[in-house]
Amino acid sequence: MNDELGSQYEPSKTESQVWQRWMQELEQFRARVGGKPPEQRFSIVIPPPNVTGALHLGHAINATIQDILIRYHRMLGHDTLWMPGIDHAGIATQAVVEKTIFEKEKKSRHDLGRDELVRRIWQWKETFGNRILSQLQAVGASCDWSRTRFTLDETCAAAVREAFFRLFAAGLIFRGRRLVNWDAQLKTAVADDEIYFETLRGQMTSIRYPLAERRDGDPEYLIVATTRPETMLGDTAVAVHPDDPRYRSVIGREVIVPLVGRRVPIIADGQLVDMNFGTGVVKVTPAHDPNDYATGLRHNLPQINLLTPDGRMNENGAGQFNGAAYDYHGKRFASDARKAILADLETLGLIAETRVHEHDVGHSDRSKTPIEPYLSEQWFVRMGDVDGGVRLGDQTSTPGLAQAAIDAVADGRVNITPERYARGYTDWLSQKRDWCISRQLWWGHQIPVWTTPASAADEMHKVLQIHDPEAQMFGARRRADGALLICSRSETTDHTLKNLAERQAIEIQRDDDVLDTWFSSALWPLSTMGWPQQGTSPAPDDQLLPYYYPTQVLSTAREILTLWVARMVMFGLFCDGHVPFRKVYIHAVIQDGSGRPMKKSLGNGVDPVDIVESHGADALRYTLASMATETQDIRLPVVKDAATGKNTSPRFDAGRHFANKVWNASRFILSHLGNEEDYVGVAPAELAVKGELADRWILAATSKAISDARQCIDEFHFADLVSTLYQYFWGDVCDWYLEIAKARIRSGDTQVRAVLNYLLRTSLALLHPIMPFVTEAIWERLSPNDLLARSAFPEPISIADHETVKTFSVLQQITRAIRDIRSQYNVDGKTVVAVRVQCDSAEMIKRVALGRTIIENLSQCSILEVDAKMVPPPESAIAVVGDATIYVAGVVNRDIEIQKLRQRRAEIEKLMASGRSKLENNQFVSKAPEKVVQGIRDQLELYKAEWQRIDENLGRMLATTQ
RNA sequence: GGGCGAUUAGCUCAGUUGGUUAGAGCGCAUGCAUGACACGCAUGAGGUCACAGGUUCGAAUCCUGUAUCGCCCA
Repeated sequence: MNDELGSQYEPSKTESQVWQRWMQELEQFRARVGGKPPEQRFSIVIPPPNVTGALHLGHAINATIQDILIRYHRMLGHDTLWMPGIDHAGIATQAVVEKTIFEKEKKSRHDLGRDELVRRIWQWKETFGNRILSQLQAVGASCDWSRTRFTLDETCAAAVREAFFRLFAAGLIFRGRRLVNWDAQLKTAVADDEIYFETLRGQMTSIRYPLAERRDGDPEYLIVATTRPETMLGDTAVAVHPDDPRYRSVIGREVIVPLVGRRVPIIADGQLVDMNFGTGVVKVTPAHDPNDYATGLRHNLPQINLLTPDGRMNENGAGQFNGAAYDYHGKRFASDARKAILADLETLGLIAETRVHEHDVGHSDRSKTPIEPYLSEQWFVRMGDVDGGVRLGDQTSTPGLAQAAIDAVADGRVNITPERYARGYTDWLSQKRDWCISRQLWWGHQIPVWTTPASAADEMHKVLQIHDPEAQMFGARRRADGALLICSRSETTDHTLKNLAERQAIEIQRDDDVLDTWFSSALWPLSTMGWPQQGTSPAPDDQLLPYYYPTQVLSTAREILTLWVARMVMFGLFCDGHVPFRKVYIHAVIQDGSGRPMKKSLGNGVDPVDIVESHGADALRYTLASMATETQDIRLPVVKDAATGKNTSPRFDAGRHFANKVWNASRFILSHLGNEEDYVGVAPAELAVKGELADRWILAATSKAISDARQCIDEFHFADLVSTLYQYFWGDVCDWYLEIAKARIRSGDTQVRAVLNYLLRTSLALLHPIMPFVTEAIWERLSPNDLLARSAFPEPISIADHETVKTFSVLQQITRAIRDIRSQYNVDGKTVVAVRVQCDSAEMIKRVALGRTIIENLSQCSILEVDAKMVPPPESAIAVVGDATIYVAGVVNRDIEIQKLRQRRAEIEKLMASGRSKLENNQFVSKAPEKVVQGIRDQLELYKAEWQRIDENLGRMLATTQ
């Protein structure tokens, strides 16, 4: 059977076969809706990756973490659901497809039209959009692949419609004129997180604004400085600091904005103005700057918009000044208009100063063009507190949506790990800033609101009241201009609405905008499980929502804690009344070796798919899990592989080596298991008590590894999990137990085979959540008709037996001491050295006698004598372990031995001095806990014993030297 | 500007509520073709815990400040 196992593990040969077995025999990891109590159900939703994206290390580490959790719980016998899927990623996807179409066909989206563009994006999605899912599968992600969802599919769309309807009906969705980040290239509002900042060399221009009426002592001008002179045409005030003595007299009076000739007030504002910066006078342009916008609200200033959606100066960019007319209408805003304005100001002699100024300019992530703050009509979700409160899905009441989400974390319904991230979550929500949910795009969930013109609003309103008196299908609200806004609940009611309007010959028009992608993402835990229905179909097997919602854990990156996690909590509470997950685990961000984030532009990223190909999925997972500590960043040194030219990291070698170790140790055990009948009745739990010393020891170590591993997973300590299992398997099992077992196997011992069988099965099961492929492949040799993926996770079988553990530890020390001497004297590996052990205590004599064969086999020695009284053998190298002196005969260099003993004696003396000074310190003895003081005393006794051994031997050697 | 984090061996990181000689992997050095594994085995060297103060019988750990780097928010 084992002939087929090569001496090297080759993941590429194994992984696809193992994957096939899982997909077939576990029915694509299909989640069961069974009859388990809630504590035996475990569900996770995957953070849906961007449909345009490819797998990167962030996805890979997160997939590894989630897979460890889900596989562990599956092995605990829990019913598990790991819901996979992808996000339609509105602007990112539309930008990619538009770009491709333009490059190939030189057509814009307007050339194609809305329906055609959307059709093309769907086509693109079907062709390329599932790449990332197969990449996740290559990593071994055991999601329920039979239920893969997409944020734009029918099930998710139904949830979006229902949520929008309920929010609209509750008055939590409204339309408003606000300053948004405008991408003039893509002609849409973009979210804060879709902006990156670039430091540009710009020009700071100081401009003279003449006072409208001069009095005695007045300056002729107030001088304001700006990097965006074109916005001056929209100025509706200039501001000074209220405490600034230079300008106290002009507060409340007026200046004339050059070129447009507008008279605007001089206001005092301590928040906007820093009196130590520049001239201490600031222009205020509420429609074109966020700070000015806020200032405008404080002082009730008019908002004058200058911008057209495609980034040009609108009709407001014109005026009369000093008897001349100026007109910039139609010029490109931050370029042509700016140049013309500066030229005109120059001619008028109104430029006081220009100087080079470096500043950060926001750019759209998608079009790479500068963002303009733009005043426009958008849809918002109200985050703040509302009069009368907000009713949540469980009929309880909360002051507002943001508050509900804050409370959920504050009272522990949602627990965030690492804890420190809870603060960022709460701080962000506490601002309660309304959420702009409309995007001027075509790819996404179109806003389900229709407008009826004011002229027909009354009539339409009546019609709705007749057909839908309980407001179950439609929500209706008047706009300020008298028009009627109608929110329709579903696609079915959309048809009803159209029919009603047609029958009355009323023209209604659907809003063009689509929803922010985060709106559908915020519903992900609910929508994927079929909300507002019980599941994604009426089949009993599909009633996911009552069985698997709320989920247990959400594992994600910190950058979307606010944008995504907070919004899921809000929507979960609003729609359903329950939080969407109990625990949030924030994993670290992987950077390159010098601490820079991995970026395409830097060329420093490692492609996980390359690592799967070169090292295997298990190696990738092992290494990523070993880096999953609670720090916020982890560095992964990146090197270029000379052969392939691809980026990789030496850190993945550790994973490959470990997989290979597991493979070979398993190969060894498999080849010696022999007849199972010989030991099938021998229970490991019994051997843990009655077995040989080494059996008792390894079974105790195994039990400890099992309980440690369980605790590590429960507490999200993935790096600890890896090092615990590494140390256990490579150290305890391979380096010690297998080496001890070899001699016993040769002698035909059946008990050792029973232990080996247990160790192999247990180790494979323990390692399976981290390294599913190699462990499953070996398991197949043990149990061809079974899958490790659905076998039980090990349970501890014994409690630590201190005497066994202590004895074994002494034997290890003696073995190492003899090996050390062999190494120092370059003893050939085959030479058996003669050893004598002099022990003071009966306890030590007993221990050495117990472990005699172990020491002999593992250090190639023959123990001739173990006794309290012994004439120290001449010509021997010496080592001291506790109160035992070990003499290794035949290999000795007196000078080396003397030097070694002296060095060690000096070391011990230092330690003894430190211990003594502590014990002589009354403060220490009286204040330190008794346990600590006693510990020092015991330690000191041990030092004394060792010192004495060394001193005696040293004295003797010095005596014989002469 | 506000908040958070990091600084421990050449590199990447652990280090539980302060307590016996600060650990691991990689790398390095030396030896080894040992019937599972050279992706291996054995042994070893390597640290003023960023710096300066303080609290304490006792500090990598707690407090204050400084420096450097990074992240988030404005």
